[in-house]
Parts: sequence; C-alpha cells; structure tokens
Amino acid sequence: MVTIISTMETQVSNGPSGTSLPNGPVISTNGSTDDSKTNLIVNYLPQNMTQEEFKSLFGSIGEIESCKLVRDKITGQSLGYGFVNYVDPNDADKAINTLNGLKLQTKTIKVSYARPSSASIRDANLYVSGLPKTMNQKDMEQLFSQYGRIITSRILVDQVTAGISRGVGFIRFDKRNEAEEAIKGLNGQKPLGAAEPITVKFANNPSQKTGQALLTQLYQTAARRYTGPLHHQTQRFSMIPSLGKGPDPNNSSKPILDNLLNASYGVKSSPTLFPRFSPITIDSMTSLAGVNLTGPTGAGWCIFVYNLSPEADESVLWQLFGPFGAVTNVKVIRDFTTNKCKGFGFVTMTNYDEAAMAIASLNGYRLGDRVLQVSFKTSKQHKA
DNA sequence: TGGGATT
Repeated sequence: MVTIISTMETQVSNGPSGTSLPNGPVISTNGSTDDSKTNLIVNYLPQNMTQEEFKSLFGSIGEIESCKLVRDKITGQSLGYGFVNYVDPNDADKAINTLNGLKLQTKTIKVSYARPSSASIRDANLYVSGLPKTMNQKDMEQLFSQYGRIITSRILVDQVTAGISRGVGFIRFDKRNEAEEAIKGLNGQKPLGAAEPITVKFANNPSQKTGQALLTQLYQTAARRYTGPLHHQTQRFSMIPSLGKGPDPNNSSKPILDNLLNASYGVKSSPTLFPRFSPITIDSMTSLAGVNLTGPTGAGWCIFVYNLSPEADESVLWQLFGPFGAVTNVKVIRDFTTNKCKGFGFVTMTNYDEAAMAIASLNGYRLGDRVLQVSFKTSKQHKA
C-alpha cells in the first residue's frame, strides 16, 4: 500500500540528525518533524463540515499538534479533506481505528496515514467513466497499474441495487506523471472485451464544479430545508462540545455527531409545503440562513424523464418532482456543443413510494406542447 | 423515444 519513506528511516538507529529525506521533511535533532506516525489525512468529509467541527471530532481522540481542513484558495469552500497531526502516535493509530469508516451525513469518511507532502503527488487523481458494468475494482486496477503505482481506487456503485457498478470510478496514482501517462494510454480506449471506450481524465475537486452543479446543490439544500425536520436545520452545529473520552458513532447525545449523522437525505416531505423554486428565492434564502452546500449522491431511485424541451433546465425537474418527496439529484442531459437539452434527463429520489407516485402522476403529463414520458430508469444492457 | 454519473 502506501510506502512512508520516513517510517523506514526511523528504523535506522544511527542516522545523523538533520538528514534530508527523499521527498520528505528534514528531521531535526529531536526528530520532531518526522510526523509519519502522527499525521493523518482524512478524506470524504461532508462539504459543510467546518474547521471547528473537524478539530472537535478528531480532538476527542487525543491531543492534536495541528490540524487543517483543506479549502479552495479562492472560494473558501471545503475540498472535503483535511490533515490531523497528533502529538502521540498512539492517538493517530486510535483515530484510524475509531473514526475510519464513520458515516457523516451522506459521506463515509476515510482516515489514514498521510503520505509525506510533495509536489509530484499532487493532481494525480483520475476520474474514469464508461466502464463496463462487469468490471470490478481489481479489474480496473489491473488495467491502470501498467502506468504506475496506484494509491487508491474506487468504482461507484448504485445504492439501491446494492452494489451494481455505475460505470464510473477513480484512480489515484502515486505520481502526477503516471496519471498523465494513463490518460494518454487509456482515454478513449476499449478495455479488453468491452463494447464501448472508456473516458479517463483528471478528477474534479469539489470546488471545481460548474455553475450548474453549484446551482443544483443550492436547490438540493433548499429542498432539504423545506422537507427536513427544521429543528435540526436551525440549530445545526451551533454548539461544538468536546466529545470527551472518545467518539461513539451510536451515541446520539453527542451534539456534533448527532447533527452530522441526522442531516441525511432520507427526509420526509409534504407536497403542500414544497415551494416553487426560483434561483432568486434560493439565493436570498441561502445567504440569510448561512446554508452550506452538500454534494449529490448516487443513492436512490433513478427516474428517466423523456421529451423535455431543448430549453429545459434543472429547475424544471425540481419543480416537477419535488412535490412528490425527497429528491436528491436532478440532471438535464445537454448537447456538448449547443448546450441545449437533448430531450431527456434523470431524477433521483430517495424513497421508492414517492418515486413510484411521481412516475404515476407525471408520466403522460403535458408540459407546454410536449407530453412527458416518465419511468424508472432501465438498463440498456438488460433490455432484450 | 434513451443513459449521466465526481469518492
């Protein structure tokens, strides 16, 4: 897995002090800058988690030497990951054992030792789409491993069908140049036995989202504010207590975890409470309430919507489907060059009953001079 | 009258 160079170095007992490690920090006389056993990287943090919440959560394990939630330089938006450097290596170990895999909102956080920082490991993360649904993580790693050392990989799966591949994934290489070579070698190529070529490109940061994606998030956040239990929303994160002896993911009496765990997508809604969205409403509401953005998810029931007009946008889908229940994501498929809607889109809803009701009500619905066709998404592959 | 996807 991850080779931590300075770990090997500390095993050399007679090394001179002040040695400069390859790709690593200079070890001082007392060895205090060798943080390979104390410094952790935390991935997949909820978008709206603050530095204070981050520190509070990890400070509950033990004394922190330093910690940093990484943010976009310009927008200040969290990039969804951070670093925690403990004073005691035992606490770092404990943090991995206790907090790795913790579910916060829609995310499952990952806690692991950080690699020594260096310029060459930056921007080495790839986003892969068009993967055959039969391809698993191991297959994908095998395909990419010819270009370099893989640090992490993942294939995204549908939550409802319990593990069916969504045909998209991520590959992080050790070095940026390895990732570049993989793009050159694999983008647009068909994996052995595959019918369609795959797309390989550098992955986005959360901060690199398009305006449209950000707008989608605003709608989502707004939808949740109207459809979720309001008492959670209004007091969220207002108090940051110490977690005391150690975090217990099941103990809901701990306010920070309580808030993070409960602000999930599976909220009930009342059609009569659902507003007519407009970007202006969303905007003012968001800034007044200090609402933070939360990312979309692949979880839920995917609905195919056909016969949208070329002018259709995401707000149309929110307005159509929002009244039926919890909508987690909407997508209008556009032509790459004209940016006009190609006549169809997708809506993801959390609850089956609400999705089924939306389909029953909206299939055949007349929108302007068009009659919509609405159904659960079917897989092309499984069609006769 | 049909398929995106960003941990």
